[in-house]
Amino acid sequence: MPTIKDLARIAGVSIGTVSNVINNKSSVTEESRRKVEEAIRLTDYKVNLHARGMILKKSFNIGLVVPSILDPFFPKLADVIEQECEKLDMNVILSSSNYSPDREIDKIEQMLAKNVDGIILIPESDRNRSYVAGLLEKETPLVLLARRYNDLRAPYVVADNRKTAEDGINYLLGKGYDSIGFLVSPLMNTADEDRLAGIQNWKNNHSEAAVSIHYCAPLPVHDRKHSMEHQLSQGYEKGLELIRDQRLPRAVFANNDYIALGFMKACTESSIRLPDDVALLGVSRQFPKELLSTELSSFDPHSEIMGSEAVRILKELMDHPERGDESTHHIEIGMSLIEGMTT
Amino acid sequence: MPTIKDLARIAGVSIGTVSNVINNKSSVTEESRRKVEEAIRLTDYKVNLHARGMILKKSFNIGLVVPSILDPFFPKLADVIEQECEKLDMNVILSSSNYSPDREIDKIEQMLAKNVDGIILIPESDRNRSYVAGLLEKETPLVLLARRYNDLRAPYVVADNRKTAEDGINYLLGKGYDSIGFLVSPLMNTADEDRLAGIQNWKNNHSEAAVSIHYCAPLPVHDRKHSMEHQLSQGYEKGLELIRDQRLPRAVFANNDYIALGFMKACTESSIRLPDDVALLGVSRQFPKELLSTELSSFDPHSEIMGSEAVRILKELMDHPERGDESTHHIEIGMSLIEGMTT
DNA sequence: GTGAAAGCGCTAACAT
DNA sequence: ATGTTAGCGCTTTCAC
Repeated sequence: MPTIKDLARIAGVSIGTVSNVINNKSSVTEESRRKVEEAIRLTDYKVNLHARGMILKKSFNIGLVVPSILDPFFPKLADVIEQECEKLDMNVILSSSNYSPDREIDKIEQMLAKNVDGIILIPESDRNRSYVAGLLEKETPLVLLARRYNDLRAPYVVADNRKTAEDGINYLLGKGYDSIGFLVSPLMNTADEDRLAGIQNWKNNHSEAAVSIHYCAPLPVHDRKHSMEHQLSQGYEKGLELIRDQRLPRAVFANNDYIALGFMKACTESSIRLPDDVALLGVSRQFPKELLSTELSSFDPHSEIMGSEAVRILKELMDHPERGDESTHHIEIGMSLIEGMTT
Repeated sequence: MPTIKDLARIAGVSIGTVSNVINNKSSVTEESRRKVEEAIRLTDYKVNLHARGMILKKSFNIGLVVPSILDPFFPKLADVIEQECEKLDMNVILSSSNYSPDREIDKIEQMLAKNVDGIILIPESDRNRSYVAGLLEKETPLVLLARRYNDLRAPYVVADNRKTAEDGINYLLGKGYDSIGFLVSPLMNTADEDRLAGIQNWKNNHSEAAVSIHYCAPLPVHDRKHSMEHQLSQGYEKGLELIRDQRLPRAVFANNDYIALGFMKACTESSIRLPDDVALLGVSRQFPKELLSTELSSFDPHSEIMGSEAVRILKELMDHPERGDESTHHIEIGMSLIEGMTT
């Protein structure tokens, strides 16, 4: 591998000049620049980022820790993050905590050991709250994505889950569905919690309305890896149960699309028609409509915006560490209802 | 950030000794080791990988370039690769070519500029054949995954697609389905090509058998990003067409699960029963059965094995670059049939 | 077994 | 505008 020393020799200039050319520094003769660039082409030179990083104390890498890479929601975010980072000449080191708090810590520690310039964390739950609190004291900037920690001064980008929950209820009522059942998954993270809180808040303000809450069986803590499958089957089971007991409300609002699709499967099998017999609304649109037999009405979380905002904030923190806990770094992004065939 | 110099001062030993402790080198007194380790704990020391990498000429990162991170097949591989790399104390820099050959080259060049220790590439097609040929001459080891290039001495790990195609036909015939239609997607990569070749080879050897081949409309080259959605809808369209024209064979063997699920949707809508009216078999099992109204029979590609083999080979090439083009680095992994409810 | 010192490739400060 | 040089934090000889 050629070095700037080689370039200097070939171009017949000093290494300082070469460095100036490479970094577009002021004051280099057109002549020198040309010669150096020629040498670069000739030797297929590439900067040694170790050497550069050692001086600049940067790796031009950021770490992304997600709970699972198999749940399609997370790759969507990862995809955007990667693209945004590319624009900033940074790369993404991806790793998955597999829904294990210990692994989550391990992964973050590995990233720190790698001298990443920043970390975007999608927490698998709030079990690592105190560890994350400690992280905030360190110099490597951290942005939480998709889930936040209550009462922790950490920058975050999340969906506006409370509002989405209320919007969903209002939408269904507005459509004329006069009784609504909210199907909620085991509460694993603040996204779920916030949606439930939104529903409960709504109920408190509208005590006359027929809104019921149905809890699915919780996911065993040791097997969150199959969280997606679990929620699909819980939505299914709960659906069968409501149908069997003839307790089906006029509309079902599912806490997320996995539960909704499980519920849909139960309906299909029981010859319950959507939306004629029961309307169905999901949250956090996941699967392409081409995949589903009936396109599900659901809220789109705007993954692209969430991902790019996370990168934007992280970049800002990297450039201005002192602004670490400004409240402008708490962002909630509204979801948009996409009407399918089930409402 | 503390350095080994700090550790040396605190522990009261020399820099060399500290280095020896950190790297578990021979010959360090129990006493010295203890003192250094104490200092490490005290200061929360972390090695500076830039400095280490500069000397060792390693980054302990590998690059993974995939065509898309939204198609669930690729995250599955990425997940395994990440886990395997962790065991080897390496991290994965992920990036997506978004099915663009130019982007694919850009991404690889970026990785090289990052001094990655090796690259795992899932080619988006074979359009970059000559570029990849050039890559093989360089010192950074490269392993192709899931798709190979014909007649290129590049290490690869792929599924045994030809055999899978033949197995599928034999399985369906063995089940008593006496006419088979093979639904093939636009040929975009060697995985698709190999499956088709397997079918054609089988036909050549069994000219009497009723095996027909049906081509779906090709995906526009400029929009491979939505390849998954496209194939779902092509399977659907082709299904509707066969049903309308009453040309439905007794069994349909789809080139992949996306086409198969599209076809399934067409059947459901047309009240065609699976497998009573038509049997359906896919390849490269993608979605959890909890998601599907009817569990699809399909071949499991063993992503875990493919991913871990790719890492194993890459590691071997990193340790023994001279073995670059041994034929042991051409691996084809058999798929396993998972019987669902559609055959 | 341990310490001293060279040097990896680069940037930045300084001298010219 | 260009050249010279110190030094980033580490590993690795090579004396001792």
